[in-house]
Amino acid sequence: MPHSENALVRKLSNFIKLSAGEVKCLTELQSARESVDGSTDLVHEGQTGHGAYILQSGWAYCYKLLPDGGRQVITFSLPGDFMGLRSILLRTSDHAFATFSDSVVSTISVKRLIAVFTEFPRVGAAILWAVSRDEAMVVEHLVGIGRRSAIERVAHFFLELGHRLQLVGMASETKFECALNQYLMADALGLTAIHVNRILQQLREQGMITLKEGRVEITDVKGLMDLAGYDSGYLDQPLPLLKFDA
Amino acid sequence: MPHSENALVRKLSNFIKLSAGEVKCLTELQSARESVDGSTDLVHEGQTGHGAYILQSGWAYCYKLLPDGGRQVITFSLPGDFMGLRSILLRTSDHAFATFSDSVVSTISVKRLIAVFTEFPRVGAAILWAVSRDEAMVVEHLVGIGRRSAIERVAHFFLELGHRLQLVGMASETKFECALNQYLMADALGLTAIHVNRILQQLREQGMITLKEGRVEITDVKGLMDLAGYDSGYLDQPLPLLKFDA
DNA sequence: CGCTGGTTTGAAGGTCGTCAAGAAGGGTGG
DNA sequence: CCACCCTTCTTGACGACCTTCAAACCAGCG
Repeated sequence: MPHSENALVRKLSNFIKLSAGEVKCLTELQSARESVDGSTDLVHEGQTGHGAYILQSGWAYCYKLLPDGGRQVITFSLPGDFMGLRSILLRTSDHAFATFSDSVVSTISVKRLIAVFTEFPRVGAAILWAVSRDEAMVVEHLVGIGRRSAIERVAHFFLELGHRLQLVGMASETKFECALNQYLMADALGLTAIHVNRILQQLREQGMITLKEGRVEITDVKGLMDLAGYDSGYLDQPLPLLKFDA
Repeated sequence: MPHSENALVRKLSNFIKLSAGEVKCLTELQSARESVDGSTDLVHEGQTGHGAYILQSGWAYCYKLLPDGGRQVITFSLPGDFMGLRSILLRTSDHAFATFSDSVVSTISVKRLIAVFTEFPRVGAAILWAVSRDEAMVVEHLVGIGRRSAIERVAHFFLELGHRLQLVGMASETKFECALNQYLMADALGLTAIHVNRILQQLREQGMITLKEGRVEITDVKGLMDLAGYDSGYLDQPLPLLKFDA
């Protein structure tokens, strides 16, 4: 795997060997960088003609608001993740994007993206694959909210988050930094912040997870995986080497 | 809108004017037809090298099973819908597909699909747009399970279903056939069948919906929309006329 | 006629939400 | 330096929504 400062390159390198030219192509795709404060809205719900982004550093999330003021977090975006790519074909965005820590994002030019697909089809396939993986995450999220208990959801959440962070070199086997507060977690998991708090205490008492000052430590990985029924298959499927001979 | 027996053509024709050549292209894409019984698995979870399908007639659903035997329905597929297209880039399917009424499906040849994208870019864009719309539906589903009460979920579910059926000419403003049983609904909505039953009674008593022998009638559309907080925006966004001048 | 799949009903209990308030920081301005 | 925020985390009591368990009911069908 080529050493790289770039999160997207690093993420894709877990699954496909990128040539120097392909790394260069990806780097250029992300050349337009922009710093944004924590808690700024990149795209609001119903916005038309919005762009797509790649998160370079920091934390972000995508969410929908309900008429009664409720909020549902769809996904958390980590460095190396695409944001808003999926809905680029729908004229108006069906959900909002916001950062919740100081971040750096790259805006993606659609024109350039299309050029990447024609000039570097392997990179194009890798991008589509990454987007498909994100879709699989949303599906898994849906399953969790629909059919898992609160403690299973929380357990699953941290395992998935740790796994994703490992892929971009931001987590060890058992530890990572995490700027999330319990309100965000609650709105992601379909719970209240109060209940999330109680569940975290349970997990701490059972010696599974400790969470202190933005540092997460998973103290019993196996126990947590059993509890959550965690299967990482949807996160680390290898990218098949498609042939674009059309 | 060109008159057509084909559900996919009919669905897309709601949003884009298809030329005769484009209709022909879509028809050919769906030429390989296959009849399947009710309740047959098309793709099972974890299957590798699975294909993609277009549902021609009948009802299907895609779901995941949990270790404890629970089931979460992700989406119901209606005639004209793609099935398994999203996960074609992931080697193994992250979820299962099954029919629950006698159906006809077309298997999609990946080669041919790629050919369509190069020869008929407008059709390609329309397909991507349809897939994006399906993604938006999954997101809306997630929001519903995470943040809506049981009665709101059920109300939202029937409004969305009716809306989708209208787009393929299978529903009037207020009535449609619906082969779903309450177990399937429950597994889609993150509830138990027993509770779904009670909610349906509530809706009937309030004069909003009647459901008898597979026929659904929405007797108070406005009331139901208010109750559900329904906004159909994610279903009928026009397809922007993208230029593929790359 | 009994079987099966689906709907309906009742009673009891648990998970999780709501309301209310206290505690622990961290930053700001006096 | 301290008073005063603000945000976040924490704790407790109470209640509601939804589940669980159990069983009756109904229609279609062999």
